[in-house]
Amino acid sequence: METYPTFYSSSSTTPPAAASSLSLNMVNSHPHHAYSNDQYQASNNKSNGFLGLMSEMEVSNSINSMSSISQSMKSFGEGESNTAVRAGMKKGEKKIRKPRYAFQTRSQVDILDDGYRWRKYGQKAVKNNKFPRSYYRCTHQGCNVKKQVQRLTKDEGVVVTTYEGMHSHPIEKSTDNFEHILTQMQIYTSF
DNA sequence: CGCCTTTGACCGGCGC
DNA sequence: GCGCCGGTCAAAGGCG
Repeated sequence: METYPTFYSSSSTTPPAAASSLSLNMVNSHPHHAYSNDQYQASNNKSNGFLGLMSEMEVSNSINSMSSISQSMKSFGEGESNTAVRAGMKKGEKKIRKPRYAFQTRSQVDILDDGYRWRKYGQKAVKNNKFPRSYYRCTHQGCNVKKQVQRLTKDEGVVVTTYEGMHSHPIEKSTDNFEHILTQMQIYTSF
């Protein structure tokens, strides 16, 4: 993979390297950074100055599932809601659309290492976008957290990462691959 | 050898 | 019902 030293965060409050490993906490403690349904239905169009994320989403109209996140944000902390979706649920039950949390990052690299181990399980072309979207799943056993990464055609320096679910386990790359992390952090901070 | 990508097929939901 | 679309599966191959 090409590793370029550029890594900016478009968000004002989340520093790059930290954002990765802190994404979980960030979601918890700073709901205004999270993409919740509340926000979605509250602000259809105008609003919250969400870093223009919303408008970007509208531009690439492809994340249509975003619009279907009109369920409860309560299932937020559960992360189990995933399993319900895929596992056999009774026919009476409605599908639970888990909340997703998207944030965009200005980066040359698609692979933003957030400390978890991800296995890619799909890649699809995105309409109105020349770049494909990649689907990843957390490889930790029993952890069904997913994320998808996509780049904007409009501004190919921007990478949108959408997380789905919550990790119910600690970050795997700790002491084991710590050198790896250090290497990457050096890359990210080498400016 | 184990873990990961790649890639086309497949599936379920939705609009027509 | 049909076709499109977003999302997922799984076989095959790559790589350290």
